[in-house]
Amino acid sequence: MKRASLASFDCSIARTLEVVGDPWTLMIVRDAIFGVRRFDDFQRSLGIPRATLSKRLTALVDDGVLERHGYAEHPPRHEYVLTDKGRSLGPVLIALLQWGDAWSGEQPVTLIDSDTGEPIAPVFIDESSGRPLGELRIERRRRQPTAAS
Amino acid sequence: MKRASLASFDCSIARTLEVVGDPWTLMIVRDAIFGVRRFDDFQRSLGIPRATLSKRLTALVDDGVLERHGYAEHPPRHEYVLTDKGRSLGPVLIALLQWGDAWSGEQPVTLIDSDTGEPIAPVFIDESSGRPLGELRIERRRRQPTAAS
DNA sequence: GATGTGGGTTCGATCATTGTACTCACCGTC
DNA sequence: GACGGTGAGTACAATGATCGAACCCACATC
Repeated sequence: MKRASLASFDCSIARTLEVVGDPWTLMIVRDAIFGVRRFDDFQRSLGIPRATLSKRLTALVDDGVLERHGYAEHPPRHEYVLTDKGRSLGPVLIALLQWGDAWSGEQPVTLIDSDTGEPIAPVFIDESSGRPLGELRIERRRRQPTAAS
Repeated sequence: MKRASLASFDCSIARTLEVVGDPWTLMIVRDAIFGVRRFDDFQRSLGIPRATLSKRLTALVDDGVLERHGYAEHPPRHEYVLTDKGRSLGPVLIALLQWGDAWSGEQPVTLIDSDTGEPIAPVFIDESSGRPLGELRIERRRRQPTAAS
């Protein structure tokens, strides 16, 4: 009983969830984006069991979200840094953060522009028309059934 | 060992993952956004075990993401429809979809504007400055430590 | 009266996660 | 040079969670 059989869906959402659908995985990526790199720092920050962390980190490395860099030879030490692929999960985290802010009843977390110090309010817009997605009715178009399968 | 103890984090991302961090949950929300409402339709669409689906649906109802509406009395039948809270998970799904499109190597799914038929390219921008988030360096500011803990 | 359908529940088997404890190699330090 | 600390894991048993398959019930239909 493998956990989720999402891999077989012809769906980008499913493919993404196959990688980051785990409860801990996005928390690890969150920490990585905020600068955490070392095993024990992840462990302390999240309170995740070490065995689970170990599994998740290797899975993330396998999936190309993190890269393992050695920074010491003889007691082999490494740190886990985000790849471009990993960094591009930023929008996912922002979307999650905004939903949590909107519905949790807790005080929202403010994102600020490091350069100006101004708060940031991220919105999804359609790049071509400039209109916020909330105003649009959206459908998805299956990819062209060009050929077999 | 309860699965994840994310609830204790003072973090909107963690709070959101507590609700939708499960591998199946976002797939159910995805289906719901695409119009699925009935138990068996979810089941067939996802291939999820019925017991798991049952648990997820009641959890989503408890969390206010779905509402259960009865549409027949005597054999009690209901359907699950998204609340506003549920519909506002749209950006999360779009972010996941875009990441999957960008990195899966598969043909991307095109989103189209139902009114114009034009493809949509969603981007996150900062609402006040209008600049795409990719151009900004972002920090989070903890909420004010106004009072105790 | 047999079969189908919608919306589940029950079952045993397997899998994953958890907490705790342990390893191994080094480093500082008394 | 023995003693403890740190970093990065493994090993372990116990406890959940998830799995596939089967079952249930009340109707509807053939």
